[in-house]
Amino acid sequence: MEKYNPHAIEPKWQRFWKEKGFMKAKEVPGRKGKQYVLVMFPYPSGDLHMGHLKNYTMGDVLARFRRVQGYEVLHPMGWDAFGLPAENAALKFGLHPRDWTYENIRQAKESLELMGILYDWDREVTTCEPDYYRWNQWIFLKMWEKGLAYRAKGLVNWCPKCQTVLANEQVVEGRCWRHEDTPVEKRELVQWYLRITAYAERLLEDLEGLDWPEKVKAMQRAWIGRSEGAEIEFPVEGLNEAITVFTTRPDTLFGATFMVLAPEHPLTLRLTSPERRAEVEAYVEAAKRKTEIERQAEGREKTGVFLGAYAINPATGEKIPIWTADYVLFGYGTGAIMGVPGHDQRDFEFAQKFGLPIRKVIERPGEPLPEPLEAAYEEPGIMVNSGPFDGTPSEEGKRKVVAWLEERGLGRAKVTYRLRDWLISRQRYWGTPIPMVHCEACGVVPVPEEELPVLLPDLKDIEDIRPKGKSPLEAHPEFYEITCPKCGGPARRDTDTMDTFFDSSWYYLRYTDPRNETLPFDPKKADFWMPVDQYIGGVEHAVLHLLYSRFFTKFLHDLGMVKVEEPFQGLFTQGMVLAWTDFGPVEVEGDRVRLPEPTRIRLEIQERELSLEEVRKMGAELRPHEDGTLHFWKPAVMSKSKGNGVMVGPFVKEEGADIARITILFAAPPENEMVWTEEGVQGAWRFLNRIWRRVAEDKETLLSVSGKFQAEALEGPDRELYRKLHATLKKVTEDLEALRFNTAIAALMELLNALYDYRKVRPVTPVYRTAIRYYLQMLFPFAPHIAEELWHWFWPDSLFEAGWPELDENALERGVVEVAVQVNGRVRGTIQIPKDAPLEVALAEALKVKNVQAHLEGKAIVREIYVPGKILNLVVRG
RNA sequence: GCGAGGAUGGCGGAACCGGUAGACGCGCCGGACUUAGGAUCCGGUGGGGUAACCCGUGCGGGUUCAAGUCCCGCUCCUCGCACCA
Repeated sequence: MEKYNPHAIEPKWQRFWKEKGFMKAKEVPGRKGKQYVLVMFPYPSGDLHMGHLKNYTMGDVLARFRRVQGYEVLHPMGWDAFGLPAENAALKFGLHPRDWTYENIRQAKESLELMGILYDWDREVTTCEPDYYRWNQWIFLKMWEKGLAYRAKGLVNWCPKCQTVLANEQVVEGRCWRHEDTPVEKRELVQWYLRITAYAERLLEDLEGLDWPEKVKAMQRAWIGRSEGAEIEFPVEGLNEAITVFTTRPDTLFGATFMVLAPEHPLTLRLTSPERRAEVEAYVEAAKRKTEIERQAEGREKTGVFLGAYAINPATGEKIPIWTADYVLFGYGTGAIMGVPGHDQRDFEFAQKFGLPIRKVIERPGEPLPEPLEAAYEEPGIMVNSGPFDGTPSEEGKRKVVAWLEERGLGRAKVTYRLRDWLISRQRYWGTPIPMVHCEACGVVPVPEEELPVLLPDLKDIEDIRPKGKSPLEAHPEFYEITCPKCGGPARRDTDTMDTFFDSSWYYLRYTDPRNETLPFDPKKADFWMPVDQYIGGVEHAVLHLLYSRFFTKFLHDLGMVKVEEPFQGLFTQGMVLAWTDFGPVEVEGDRVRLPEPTRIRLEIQERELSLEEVRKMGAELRPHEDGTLHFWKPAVMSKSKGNGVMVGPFVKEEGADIARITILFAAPPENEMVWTEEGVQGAWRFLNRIWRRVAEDKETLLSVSGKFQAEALEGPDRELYRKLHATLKKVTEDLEALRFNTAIAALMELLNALYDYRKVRPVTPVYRTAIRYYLQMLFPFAPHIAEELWHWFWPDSLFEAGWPELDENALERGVVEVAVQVNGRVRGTIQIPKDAPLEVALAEALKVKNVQAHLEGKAIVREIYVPGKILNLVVRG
């Protein structure tokens, strides 16, 4: 008997599939329509490990499944090739970013092919190619035309490590998303923005219809941060000027006893009285210098200074002091608030600290609030001390106060969003040049469409690429010195490049028509494929890439380029791949585990000492090292820096692609983390080897037996095998539709066990031959090489052409079923009865069971609950 | 603090609409066969008990003939957000 040898078969079938072009996508619907299966494209990094491959394996399984099911499938791949990784590598290795990028692409492609992952490579997209990025520039110009791209001066986030500005979405807890240890600085700069806020409402509303994880939708909702309230004008005393505030509680207007401006607010310094100037200026300066981190570190203790100016509460006519304080954020609402200490805890703390009056204007129903108030009362209630509104329920009061303000021209209903416009300028080399020209005479002028692309100059000297705090292109007059497209006078190109998230915001549309030279894509082709039916990727893009892409799709929809308004109908966020990792030596004394400094630092924990129990609870182990000491081992995310990645090339050469695929898919549900282990690999090997042996042992007889039989005529083990076969088919089909790969494989393992059991009692029969046939069809998406190999022993053509077996619902019916018999809700035995046997039959059978008899003895049955095919519960008394 | 999700054997994890908890795999225990292979095959494996039986899905209540599943109240864990007016 031939032995299972992955190396002997895998390259063969990989070549075969490639030659046949099974995954080439055409704009012609299949029998069941189309499916667009997409995995987030990677930035090109060199040698790939299994952590990188989980995504693509899942996508490949789904794409193959949809293909054999009868869909026309688009399963493309490309490279998010612009951006910092390439630049940083260039600076580190002295390579040109382009060379580094293309070498990595070559290596990554090789790894993907080794794993048997198939794409329509004719549609490969590489974002650093002019063919691609010229359409970035085209889209940018369209946005400019529509007023959605604009240049503005503002306080921006600057990463000193990246030497560039960042978008709000790229700042995590005040730090650069790429440099967790680097607080971002604030700088006042003129930059390019995209008006994503114009789409805030649609971005929020349309989340509703998406088949996305609730977690991701919640994150987007929170990021957009819709808030309903009112804008209210507070006239400044003695000046023809008003401060506009945003509030969600107009019902508390009568309780506004002071105002607070953000330190950055333009009115802050203007309103300051001469005698207060020094103090206020010092406060504003200090606030500007502080990073978000420093502000956080100082806790929530309120600080602020009085401007020496007053405003008029439009409701009460009272004179109220104006302060500045850094608890009011310039970036939200209007950057100014009315202080209502009675009903906002932050204002309460501020008022208490600075001795400002606290007034109750909402009364708690039922139990009146203590006076003076001990804390702000933020719940709804009844308006008091509010003139004409006294007695009004606060919710109703919100509307009434707004109406009252609107009549007098003092305010209006207003919806505010937390979402900010997207800052897309970057002061880096490796990106898309912004297609704009600055002319002394004409101002900002767009590059005419027909002159696109604005090519990124090929800087040969690595030193020219190095970030310098301004765009490297600013040192290259041959790039920026041009004539104005409008007046022909001397002008200067914009030297900034685009955020790489611009590139990835529409690449899925380019896949639908990747070689188009007149448009980013043909709307007809995009409409054929869009939306992406299943998008697979990491949750780290929940608000970055996924929000930007939704914005782009809506914009392109409005432009008439594509019918859909949402790009990704289904989203799946996969869990990471971990591996057992050596974190270094420890010293054990009794129950105490001491962590030497290097070990502690690698683990990123505070404690210098742990108990054995704590080590266990962390999911960690102490393992003997070769030098006789004990080392601290724990599963950790595979990464180059930890050196714990199982590399694709060596693994496939040693073990095989199908084994890798099964290991990844079976170890855990795909949304969970999985730990890659040697035992898991062993299990995958055993499973595939058992399949191989089952088929190989029967090879000769399978070749001589026909697969024809009458399903209705089957009996005994034949009938049972037939039932199990179709039950498995149903399960595997449903699980694949829902991306439950682990349970689908478990079902295939069960069926395999059933095939072994069957052959112990029966020869090779037509129903068995059919079971083998279906088995290989079902195995194909998961372990395609072994499936294709075994298939070809008996059938010509490819499993790609064999389709997906058809379910026989009748096969699922069991004639006789096992029913559990309970007495007072506890299982006391089981009976074998016809599926739809009446209660009398079930009861008669149940009474024959000894153990049931024992539990009925001396007692009276007061009730029988019978669910045919499931359970018989006898309720007894006595 | 707010939001989302979770807690089931030694481990990863199953369990449709409330109906035999622990599928499948790993690990472990015992055995067979040894053409020593990455072996393979057979049996066992939630806990306690000689057994009958009892207990068991984070904790405490409840609904129900019947609860991992539904309801109420907690604890803990993971993730996200967090002075957002």
